Amino acid sequence: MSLRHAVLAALLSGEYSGYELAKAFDVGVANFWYARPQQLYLELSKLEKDGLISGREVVQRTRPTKRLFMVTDAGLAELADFAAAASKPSFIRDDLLVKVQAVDHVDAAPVIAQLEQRAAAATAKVEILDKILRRYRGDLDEETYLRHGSPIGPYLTCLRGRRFEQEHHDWCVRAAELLRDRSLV
Amino acid sequence: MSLRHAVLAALLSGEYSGYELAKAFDVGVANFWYARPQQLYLELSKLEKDGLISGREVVQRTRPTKRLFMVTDAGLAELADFAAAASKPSFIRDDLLVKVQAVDHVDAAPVIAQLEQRAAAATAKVEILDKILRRYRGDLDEETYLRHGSPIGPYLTCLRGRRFEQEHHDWCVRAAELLRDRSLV
DNA sequence: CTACACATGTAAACGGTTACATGATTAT
DNA sequence: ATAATCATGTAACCGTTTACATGTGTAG
Repeated sequence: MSLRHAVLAALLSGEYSGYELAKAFDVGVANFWYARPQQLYLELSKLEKDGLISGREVVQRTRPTKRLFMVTDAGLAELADFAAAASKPSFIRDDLLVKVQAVDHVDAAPVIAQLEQRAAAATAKVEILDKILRRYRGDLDEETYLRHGSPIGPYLTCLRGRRFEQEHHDWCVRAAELLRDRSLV
Repeated sequence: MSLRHAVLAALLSGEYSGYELAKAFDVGVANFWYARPQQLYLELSKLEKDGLISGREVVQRTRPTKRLFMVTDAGLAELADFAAAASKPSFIRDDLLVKVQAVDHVDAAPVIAQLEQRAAAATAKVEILDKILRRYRGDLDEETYLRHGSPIGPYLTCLRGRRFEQEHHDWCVRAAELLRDRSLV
């Protein structure tokens, strides 16, 4: 039951609609969780029903009406409890790794192609994350921001996401290269 | 539906029982997937029913009787199809990241404690993975093994796991340090 | 005789994905 | 008109987790 807390944590940064959250969770900035839009709308309904967030309608001239949500005091208390409770260990679950694991026994060509696609996608995400990090830092250099800047939480998760994508990219490139060389023998 | 393929890929390395797979998937070596024992037993039943693996009973004097499984030709064909199909993008889903995301708004102390626990766990896992990598390599240096050694698939996934754990460790240590320093202000 | 590691499962509940569905507004 | 983007949902299905359950053999 952690999407619940991921949404709460995301809403600490400001008021967002389901649609805005969906973009952040689904596309680029999912540096600390990932979810489909449908799931977010569902979760937002539940959170509102439980009084952990409150929504307000915003009528727009130029766009359809949307509902913005903010964390309530009850929501903040729930998050505090969650933060103090034990975490599950993190683990990788990745289709592509399963394919690489099997690559000695199946045709390597499609696996190589997918590694190269992934590498490209990872590069794109690194760039997005770099932009976000720069926006947080403003004029400060990273060291200074880490010591005194604010907010620190989102900056740290963003850093983690950035490194994950960078690592993923490097590994994909290396693996593709090696498998390609071996295929030529 | 990827545990299915993860199990198939794992069984390419030899015959394993549910219990043996459980240890590999659950504890240290889950470098390409993760699953609970119960789920593995269930999945093995399904795979056998579908003819993708075949099991044989092994009566042991010193231990309870177990069932060892191996991939059938149909299973290998299934894996080949899977490897050629498109992969879903990989993403992080981690409780602890959610907590760090919220750390500006909740008590940092328990989050710091959890970061330190995670760092220690990651170090332990790095050591396990290093051992496995050395066992694969034997006398060869890494570069040579990557170019000519066999199997290459499991070695590459193991390398990915190792780097993931190392990164995770480094990030946890750094984040804990920073949050600790900030708490003292 | 007790604790531990080996060995294998079932059932209920939960969380996440996929498919389906709708409608407003703006730009082309 | 039509496509694209903004905006929000429901329902069925599937995969995962949690809790429950059982039994063998070894070592202390």
